[in-house]
Amino acid sequence: MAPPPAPTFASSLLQSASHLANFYSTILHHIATSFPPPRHLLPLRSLHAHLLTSGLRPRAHLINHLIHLYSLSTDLTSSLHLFSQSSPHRDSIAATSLLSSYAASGRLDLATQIFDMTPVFARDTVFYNAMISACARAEVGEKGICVFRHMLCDGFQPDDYTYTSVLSAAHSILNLYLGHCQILHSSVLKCGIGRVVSVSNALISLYLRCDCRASAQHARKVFDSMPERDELTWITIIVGYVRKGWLCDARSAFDAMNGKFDVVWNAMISGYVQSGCIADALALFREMVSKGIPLDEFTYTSVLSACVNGGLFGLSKSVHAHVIRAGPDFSSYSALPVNNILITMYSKSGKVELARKLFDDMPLKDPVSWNAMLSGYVDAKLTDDALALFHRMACMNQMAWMVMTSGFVNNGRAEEALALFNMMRGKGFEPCGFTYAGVMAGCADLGSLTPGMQLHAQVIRYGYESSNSAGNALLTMYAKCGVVEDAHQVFVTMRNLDLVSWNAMISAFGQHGYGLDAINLFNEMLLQGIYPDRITFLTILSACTHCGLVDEGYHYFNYMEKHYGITPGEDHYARLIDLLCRAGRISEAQNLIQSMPFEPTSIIWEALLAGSRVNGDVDLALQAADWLFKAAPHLDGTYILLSNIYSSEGRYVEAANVRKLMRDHGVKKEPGCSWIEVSNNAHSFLADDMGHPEIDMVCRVLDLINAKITKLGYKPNTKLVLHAMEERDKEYVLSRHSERLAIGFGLLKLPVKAPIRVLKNLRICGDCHAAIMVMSRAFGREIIVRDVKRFHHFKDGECSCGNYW
DNA sequence: ATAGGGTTAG
Repeated sequence: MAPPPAPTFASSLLQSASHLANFYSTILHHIATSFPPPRHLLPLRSLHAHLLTSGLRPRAHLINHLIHLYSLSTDLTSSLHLFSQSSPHRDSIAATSLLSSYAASGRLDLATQIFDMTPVFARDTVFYNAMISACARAEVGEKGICVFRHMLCDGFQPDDYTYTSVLSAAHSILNLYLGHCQILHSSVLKCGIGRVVSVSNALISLYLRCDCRASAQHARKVFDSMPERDELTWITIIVGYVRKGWLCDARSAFDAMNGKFDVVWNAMISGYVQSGCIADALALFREMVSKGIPLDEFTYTSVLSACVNGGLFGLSKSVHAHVIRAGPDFSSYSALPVNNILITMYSKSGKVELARKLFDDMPLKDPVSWNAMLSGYVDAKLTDDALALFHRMACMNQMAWMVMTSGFVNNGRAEEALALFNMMRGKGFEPCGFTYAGVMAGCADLGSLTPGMQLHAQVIRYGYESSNSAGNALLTMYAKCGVVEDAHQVFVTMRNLDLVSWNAMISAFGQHGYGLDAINLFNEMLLQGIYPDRITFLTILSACTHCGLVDEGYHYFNYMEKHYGITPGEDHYARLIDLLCRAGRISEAQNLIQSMPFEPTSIIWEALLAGSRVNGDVDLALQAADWLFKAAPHLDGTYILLSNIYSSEGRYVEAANVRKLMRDHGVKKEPGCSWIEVSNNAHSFLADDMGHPEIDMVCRVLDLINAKITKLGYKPNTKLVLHAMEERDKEYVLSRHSERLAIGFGLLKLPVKAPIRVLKNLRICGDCHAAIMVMSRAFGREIIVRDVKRFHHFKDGECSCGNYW
């Protein structure tokens, strides 16, 4: 026998290369088995780096294994990089891993890329299943079903996983109807997998998502025909019933389950919470504890959510103690939702510092944690803290931007909110309907019509027209910017009017002095079968106040309780008192206060005070101020109102004493109060001492105010200033000094809302030229054709605007 | 390597 040939240099090299490759494979296998994800990432990276420097051309299966392991980690970039270089040796396992990792992180676009990059010969059933499930997760059912069809065309045999995913994808089919469900149901039966538990569960879930009542019977039929059920069957049926609002059916199902599966309790508790039945949720939780049923992070999250919704912070603290004692491991991902709701819980109970401590101590955070903390700060009026945290956020999402923009608006920082919104757009984040609603409210605050209209255009372009939150905010924005016609136009074109829309439109009419339109709209609302709420009656009473409709006001005040069982609250009383005082029926107002079923609070006294001042009844105003003082000694407005009455009466020493008292009591003025104070004093000074003041004097005083405000370094708080200015405008308009009024405004450089208010008054006055002048000053070059057209309307043909821009 | 369900931020 010939001896085996001596190894040549080349073959020994080949052999050692093969040894090396085997060596890498072994190490990789070792990493995969001894380091559970995500801890395997570091060793994986060092091995990969070593491999790259070794100069070895790794075999396909080694690359595929690397892709698979990277897919299980957070480093999907490396995985994709390897994957795109691995052609033509791709295997379906690596592709499936990467695809489903992208799906899990919400990137259907990248999952689709992987799908397209994988040739048909490298696919298998599992790969298609993963793609269908990715579509289901991203709620694009049509696409999922399309993939399913391709799978059949390409000759792959679907299995029970396939059908489960297809049924799940069908959830998000647009206008899902019974026919869709039945087609899928029959094809499932044809395949003979109708008895597989997961398929039946998915079918039940699908039927229960259908809008028609008959679909629930089909769901029930599937449920009854099941030879065996698992915990998901019960959860599916309970959740489905809760979603339909059939809480009793959900409970019956829960009782029928007979305590067989512990985790089903969680589904029932969360069903109660979602339906607002906090007491039932807590009762079930107590039963769970007393029966010794094991609690998990889902239980804790639901129960804490119940506590937060019900404002039961004492109880939630003891649940927190329970969590600490027996609860889940805080370093694990599963504990995240518990910690997140704890942040919300502590912020909502006024303990933001505690929430922050919890947040800082959390070893793992997700975007929800950050957003919960941001909302906590924003709700506590700590906008700057929120901003600081926001800038540190690496995982910003559109929710974070929404929290920040609407948070700034709610804290009176609308200009910054608009700036943030623009920044958000610049960074490529797509706003949702709620974000638009928030910034639109900011425009309403500022009275900024032009940005408001730009936002309107965006809302139309991105299809948020049908969003109620955006639509209602849009309506309110137009109303507050003084263009009630446009507000009405939005109202008329909105597809789904809700109670908020009706209330907003009624209020818009009322604010602009169209009391009768408000009342007519209210009647139309009743005719359409919409049930009014306490807000509706507040807006109606306001409308009556603005138009001096005293009898109507009385009527609606009595009507709300008699016909709708809505007991008037102190805010309703305050409106009626305001209405009576402004109509000069002060003794009636006083009697009303006497007859109230509760002790008068500060808003009642404020109403009486404002009403009696308008009527020139100084003694009553002082008396009301005194009562107000007793009711709300902690509010800065109380002191300022009182001192203003004194100064407008020329009783400066007493005014000064009130200020001193304010300082002694440690009450701080809100920045905006200085504005209203200065403005109010100027107003009183002009109106009371001079009767009809000379316009030069007016301008000088306005100048003074401007100088003073600038010196104080305050940004104009539009709402307060406008409130003070409104009365004054009227006076100018009535004294036909419209043109000079325009000049005065030019000097003041107020935010945009002020000129709009003036424009409205000039319109009443019919002075088109002055209006154009105010516009050109106020808007600069921003004047839009639509504005011009609007002002053409009130004096047709009399003005030509060509000279002004 | 893939499926059905319950939790958290507005």
